[in-house]
Amino acid sequence: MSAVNETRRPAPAPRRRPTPSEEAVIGVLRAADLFRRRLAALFEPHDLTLQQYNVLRILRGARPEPLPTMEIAERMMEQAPGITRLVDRLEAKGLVERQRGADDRRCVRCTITPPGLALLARLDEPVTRMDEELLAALDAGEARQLGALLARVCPSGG
Amino acid sequence: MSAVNETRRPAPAPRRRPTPSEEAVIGVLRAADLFRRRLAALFEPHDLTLQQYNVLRILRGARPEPLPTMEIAERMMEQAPGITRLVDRLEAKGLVERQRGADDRRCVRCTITPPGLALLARLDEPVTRMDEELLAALDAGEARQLGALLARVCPSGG
DNA sequence: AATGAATGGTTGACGCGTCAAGTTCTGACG
DNA sequence: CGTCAGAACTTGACGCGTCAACCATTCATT
Repeated sequence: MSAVNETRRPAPAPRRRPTPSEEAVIGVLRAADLFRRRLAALFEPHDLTLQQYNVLRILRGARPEPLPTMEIAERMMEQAPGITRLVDRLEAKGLVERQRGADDRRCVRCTITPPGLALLARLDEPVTRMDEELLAALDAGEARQLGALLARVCPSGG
Repeated sequence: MSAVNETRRPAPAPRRRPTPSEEAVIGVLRAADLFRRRLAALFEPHDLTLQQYNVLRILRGARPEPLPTMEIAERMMEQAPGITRLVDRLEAKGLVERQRGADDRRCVRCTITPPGLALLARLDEPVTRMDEELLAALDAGEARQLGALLARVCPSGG
């Protein structure tokens, strides 16, 4: 009576149905992957990466104050070593300037340069257009709703 | 009459209010960052990375059929080179086996090993618990809603 | 002032993802 | 049968993110 089973290969995992949480978490990861790719493609012709763009945005937001490396790291939710090298490359391209702090010589004060600002200015419109495009499947109310749900999942401060 | 401005530093950018799309896109990216970090921390004690875990999940899902590298790449929405090296490491740990295709010798057929399955089994429960935890701020209905919105933004197939 | 802890940052090593350029193999076409 | 296009990887190089270790500077304490 077990003969029919004995000739079968092991059944594929029962694949229990994913919970709503599981599905939402995977959805967030997948969507982020897609967004990252699309945004990266937008910056690539300008020899800029998504992360480099983010640093520039943050520095522009702080203007005219310079920002110490650790500040940038915090706003990007990232460890300091990554930022150091990120700013290394931006500095090499002349988009950012670094200067040891006068009062506290441990700090490195980072400032966006005029070429950096010019580059950002050229990107502002394409980026907002891309944001719209990425959420084209949702109407304005749904986009707001998505933003609101995510804001509760991940309060701005980390 | 411009004297009052001449002594001022350049005003900070007008910082136009972000659109709903902008906010939602940033929300997705931020949430994904957080999720990745939390999940990575869950796997780290087992010497596994998030991506390695994903490969194992995919291979378990395909069981008992082996999966060619390109198949894995497709399901992970990733380029082949990354997968090759990912599987290199999994193979080195004995969690995956590779074998040249008999019919088409270009293909490499990847299979999850019993130790790989055992490791996944040990992780199943902590992972679903983490998924719940990550969305603890939402009730079940909201989680479902989030999943539904994201499914429309990023249909499963890419 | 002197020492020891803490802070800000950099460097090294490693996993990961991408692109560009190979290699091996299949399959179609002449 | 020969050749040539394309598929399925594989390798090299680079940017990125993390951890651990390190240097310089500051702060606290004595």
